[in-house]
Order: sequence, then C-alpha cells, then structure tokens
Amino acid sequence: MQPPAPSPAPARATPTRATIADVAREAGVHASTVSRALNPATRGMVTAAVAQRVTEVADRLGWRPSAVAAGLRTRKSRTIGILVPDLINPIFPPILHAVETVLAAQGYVTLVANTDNDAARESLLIERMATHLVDGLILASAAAGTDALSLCARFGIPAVLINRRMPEGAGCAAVSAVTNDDTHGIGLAVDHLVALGHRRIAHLAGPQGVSTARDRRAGFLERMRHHGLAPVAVVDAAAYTRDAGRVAMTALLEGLVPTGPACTAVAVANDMLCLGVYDAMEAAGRRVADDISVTGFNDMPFVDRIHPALTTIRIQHDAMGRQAACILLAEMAEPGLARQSIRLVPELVIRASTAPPAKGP
Amino acid sequence: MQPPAPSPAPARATPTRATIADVAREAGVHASTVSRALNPATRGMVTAAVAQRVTEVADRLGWRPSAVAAGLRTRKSRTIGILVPDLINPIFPPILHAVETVLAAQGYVTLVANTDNDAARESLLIERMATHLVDGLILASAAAGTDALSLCARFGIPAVLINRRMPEGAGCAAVSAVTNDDTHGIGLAVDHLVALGHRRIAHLAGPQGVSTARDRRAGFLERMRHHGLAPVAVVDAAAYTRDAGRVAMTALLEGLVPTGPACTAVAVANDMLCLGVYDAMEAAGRRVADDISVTGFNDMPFVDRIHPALTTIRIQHDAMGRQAACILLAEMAEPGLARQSIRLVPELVIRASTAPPAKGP
DNA sequence: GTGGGCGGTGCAATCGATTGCAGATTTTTC
DNA sequence: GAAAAATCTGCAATCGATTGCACCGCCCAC
Repeated sequence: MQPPAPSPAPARATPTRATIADVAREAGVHASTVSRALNPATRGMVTAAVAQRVTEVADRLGWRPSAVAAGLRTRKSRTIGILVPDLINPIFPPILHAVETVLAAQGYVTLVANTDNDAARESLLIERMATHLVDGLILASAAAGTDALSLCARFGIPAVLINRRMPEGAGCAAVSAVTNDDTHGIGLAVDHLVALGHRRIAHLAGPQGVSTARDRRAGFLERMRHHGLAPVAVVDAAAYTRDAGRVAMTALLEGLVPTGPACTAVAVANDMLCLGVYDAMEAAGRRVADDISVTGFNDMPFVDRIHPALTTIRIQHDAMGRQAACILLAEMAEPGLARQSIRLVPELVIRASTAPPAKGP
Repeated sequence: MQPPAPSPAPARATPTRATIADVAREAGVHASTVSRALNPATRGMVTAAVAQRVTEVADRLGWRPSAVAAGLRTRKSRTIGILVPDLINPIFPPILHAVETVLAAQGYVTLVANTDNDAARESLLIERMATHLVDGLILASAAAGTDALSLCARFGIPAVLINRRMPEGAGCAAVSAVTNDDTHGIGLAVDHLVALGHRRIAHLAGPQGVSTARDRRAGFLERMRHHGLAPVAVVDAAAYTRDAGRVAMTALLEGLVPTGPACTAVAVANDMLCLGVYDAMEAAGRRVADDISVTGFNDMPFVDRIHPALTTIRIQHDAMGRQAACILLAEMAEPGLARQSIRLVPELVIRASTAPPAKGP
C-alpha cells in the first residue's frame, strides 16, 4: 500500500495487517513508544500528544494487536480453557455462559472442549491447551482416576473445578472448586418424599466415578437413616445419560437388582437420568407420580415442560459459573492465594412428578 | 530437576518448560535440526538416527511445542473460532460437538463464543479472534445487518456459515454455507397438517433478521398457496426464545394480530418457540392437539418428552457440523476453492402435538 | 582423479510485540 | 543558576519455533 511497487496485487493476495512497526514509522516514533502508547496500562509513560498521534495513526492503519506475538513475549495468551464432560447436557451451557461473560469482560477468550467423559481425551485436550499457553483452566469434567490436576500442575496452569470436586484422597486441597451442596440437595428430595408419606424409597445413582454421584448417593443414605428408613434399593447408572437412566430404571422395575418391597418413590441423581426413567416407566406401563414418584436433580432447562413436570433440585448455574471465573482470575493474578472451596446451596422445586403414595391395593 | 542448584525452589516457582534450544543442546545438534526432526512433515530431511535421538531427548525433557511461538512465525494458530447465537438453545451443542470432533482430529482447537444475538458483541468477538489469529471461523450466528462477513474478509479469515445463511443481497456467494432446506422443511409441516384435515393454519414465525426465520416463513406461505389455502395469520416472534414464543402465541390467541377465523393449527418456526406456545396455550386454557395442533422445527433434544410430545421437523445436526468443518478445512488449505452452499434435507417426525381438527361445534 | 550432485546440518533472519536500561530532555528544588 | 530529580523516548534484547540459504562431506560417474 505505501510503496506503490510494480507487483500486481499485494492488496488482494496478502491483506497484510499493519504491525506496530508500520504505525511507528508512520507516526515518526519508535516501536516501543507505540507499544506504550497503545497499551492502556503503559499509556501514562508517554506524552499525551504522542499517545494521541499514535492512536490516530493506529486507527487509520487499522492496526490490531497480535495476541500471538504479545503472548510469546509475555507468556500470557489471555485465553482460558474450559473442559466440559458433555456439552449436550443442558446444565452446562448456562454455566459456560456465566463463565464466558465474566471472562470476556476482562478481555479473555475461551477455549471450550468436550471431554466426552473420556480421561484420555481429557489429557489430550489439556496438553493441547497447554501448548496454546492458556492462562487458566476451568474443569467441569473432574473424575476419579484422572491426570487432569497433575497435568495442570506440571504445566503450571492455574485451575478451578466446577460442579464436580476431586475425590477426597487426591490432594483436593490443592485446587479450588465451586460445587453444589449435593448432600444437602438430595436430602431435600428425601425430605419431600417422606413428607408426602413415602416410606419405600429407592435411589437411582449416577456413575460413581464423579463426585456429584458419590455425594448424592451418600447424602441419600444419610438422610434416609435420619428418617429411620432403609433404602429399598440403590442402583448405579453407568453414566449421566438418558439411556443409562432407562437401563438402570428398567433393572429396578424388573427386580434385577436386590430390592426390598416394591418402591413407591425414587430419588434420581440427575435430570438427564430422569428422562430415561420416564422412558423405562412408560415401557413398563407404570405411571410417574401416580404409581411411582420421581425426583430429579439440577432443574435443567425444559424439565418443567416434560410430562409430568419434574420435581427436582435447582442448582445455581449462573452463580456457579461466575464464582468459578472470579476465583480463577484471582488465582491467576496472585498464584499464592489460598485455595477455596465454595459450596452453593440448592433448592427444591416441586412440580407434578411427585405425589403421595397410592393407597395399598 | 537436572541441576541440583542451591537456589531454593525453582522447581515450584518456575516450572519452565523445555524449549527447542534445550533439546538441541542436550542432543548435541542445532535447534533447526530439532525442529525438523520433531515436525512429522520435515522429519524426512534428517537422518533417522538423529531423529531418533532428538525424539528421545525431547521426551526425556518433557518438551512440548509452543503453539504461540510457532504461530508467530507461521501465522497459523491451529485454532478455529466458532460463533453461536445462543448456546442455551439445545440444537447448537450437538452441532458444535460434530464440528469439534472433526477439527480435533486434525489437531485444531476451538474457540467457542456466544454472541447472544447481539451484532456488536459478534463484531467484538470476531475482532478478538482475529487478534488471536484464528485460522478459520464457523459462524452459526449470521444475521442481517451484521459486519461479520466483512470483518472476516478484512482480516483474511476463511469462514463458513452454518445453520443460517446470509441475506440474499449481502454477497452471499462469497462464503460457503451449510444449512437446512428450511423452505422444504416447513412445507412438510404444512403438508402434514393439511393431510390431517386442517385448513385454518397460522404461522408463528421467527425473528425476520435471520435466514431460518425468513425461509420458513416464505416456505410456509408458498406451501399454503400450493394447497390453495390462505394463512389465517402470520405472527413474528421477537427472538428464538421460549418467552418470545409465549408472547407471540398469546397475541395470536387473543386476536391481537389480524387473523381470519380462529386457527385449528399453527406451524411454529422453531422448537424453542414451541415451549412458549405451550405456555401460552396452557395459560389460555387451550389444549395442544385437542384444540390446536402445533408443529415445531429442529427436533431439539427432549421435545419428545414434553407434553404432548412435539411433532416437528428433524434436522441433521451431526451432518451439518461435520460438513461445515470439512468445508472450512478445505478452504483453509486452498483459499481459491469455489464456495459451496450445502442444503441438508430435513424430515418430519410425527408425535402427539398434532391431530385432526376438532369437529366444528 | 576431479567435478557434479545431493543429502544432511548449521547459520541467521524472521514473525510482532514487550520491556529493562540508558540517554535525552524537562522540571523541580535549594 | 546549578544540581538533582523526574519524565519521555529510543535502543536492543527477548520470547520459541520455523525456514531460506549456504556449506560440508560423501558418493558416483566419467
């Protein structure tokens, strides 16, 4: 553009972006001065007039900073990685949205990836993100038997867990976490069922590799004991998926798992599983609420519209995302900061999937 | 680790990653040789023995390439940006998942961001991604009156549209797109309703700024004409949200929009709107299917479990994501490639929200 | 036996921005 | 009015990997 060279079409072939050197030349100052003038943090180091002129030239030339070049020098990419076990599960998008909103406001960009609940894939993704020099990592995919945390430590990447904690043993104090009070939450479901008059209650648990499943299972048993009740049965689903829920519930209905007398209610570990529970009950000709009451967990979007509308435990998606993002920002700014573990309190949402037990035949 | 220096804790303070220079020194070769040995594409340029030795040393030192440094030199970040209007809408996660799977297999990492249907935010995000030197962009957020495409052109970033096209005028030929055949799809819904015996059919359209809404609206009108029917009413929702659907349907039910005789069926532009339609009908004491049949669009997850189960148009989430990713990869590799526009064909899924019209009173 | 060819390596420049240091200028202070 | 301090700006090194070019041997051929 500036040298009207005889070369045919540099304009089209290479829309070469202006660099800081171009701006410097045009503004008649040194590149370092341009850098200082354009960086809000260092603007104060140059004369107002110079800053003004440089800014104008930069605008005119359409200069955009290269995060890559800056990142190489500063070892900061202004990029945060987020690992999610399964984006298809509707509880994650709202959490992600909150995280992204907080981070975007601070000028960060987010690298989102699905682990598909696969530890190997998770490791690969963390390595790749390390390669891209992410400044921090938000892990919603924590599970037992995973290298995630040790990889982060090895690469020196600050991390915050969200929704799921690490298993107790695995140096859980080493990393901050924002989770729900799952124990308390499932207790609310038990209380509600008991209050309705249920005594024969089963638990459909999640995959025991993740903390939400373990905590809810333990919380269920504890709260049942508190009420002086013995659980009719506890079945573990293989994954937090609709199909795993269907399979587990089918097993429960067909007596394929050791159970006491037939249950009148089942507290399910998660809403996604509940969809499968509904499927299984429909297939078996049993009616939700009328025959067996069902409670979920998460209050994920749209479960108020399924039939019958699901009684569930509402978690604080938004607060969870926000808090995690804030903690991560704080720990990135000051790595020595004490780790914190925030437990958000969930609430019971009563809808139509729970009802008093049918009077005995 | 290797030099047991007296300095207190370099291990903790700076887990300095090994660089290519460290590997070179340790292996007794020049850095450029290391680079060639470690890059699969250039491995052939060095002796097998050297390659072997370098690889071993790199492993031993735990060397990881710096995508940032490489990116600065090569002007390729191996990063792809994806812009989504609203991640909360469950049709996007499956699409994203498909895109991510294809790209991850090629070693790319994805930068996902929500535009929240806000043009300014979209521009900001594109600029930020340009700053991070994304190699390509997948835009699911295309809407009229947006700078997205011109920004991409300015920054020289290849882009592929997905789900939504650009408005006809705006140089639509300049960019590839993978979309649904929305016109055909909504026609299937009309055909189905007509076959059930409906004659008084309304259309609840989406926000007319986006192509899916425009095409479905046009397709609806066209197909009605084909059947020799005049639409009872056409209402535009303000956005593709549950609440906008409720508002629009309420207006329709209360006769706030010019309508002919009361409708017996409404073809809705999208499943998310349908949730609001159900809300509005419930509030007005009208029964879905029994009083008014409802069809959706997208077959988003879980609409088979709402009550009554939604009759809708199924789109090919997975194929859409895959194709878009493949096209983008191809265009990145060969920028001169002719643009292509792929139109996927949707299918009708009949469930319980549609029924023959009630016999007149 | 000498020249050409070629495969393998090293050298050094490069990508674009940042930053410690030093020099130049101005301002403040006694 | 001179010395000291404060303020600006330029210089050059740096971050880590890539790559065009040159060079060095070695092999083969004539």
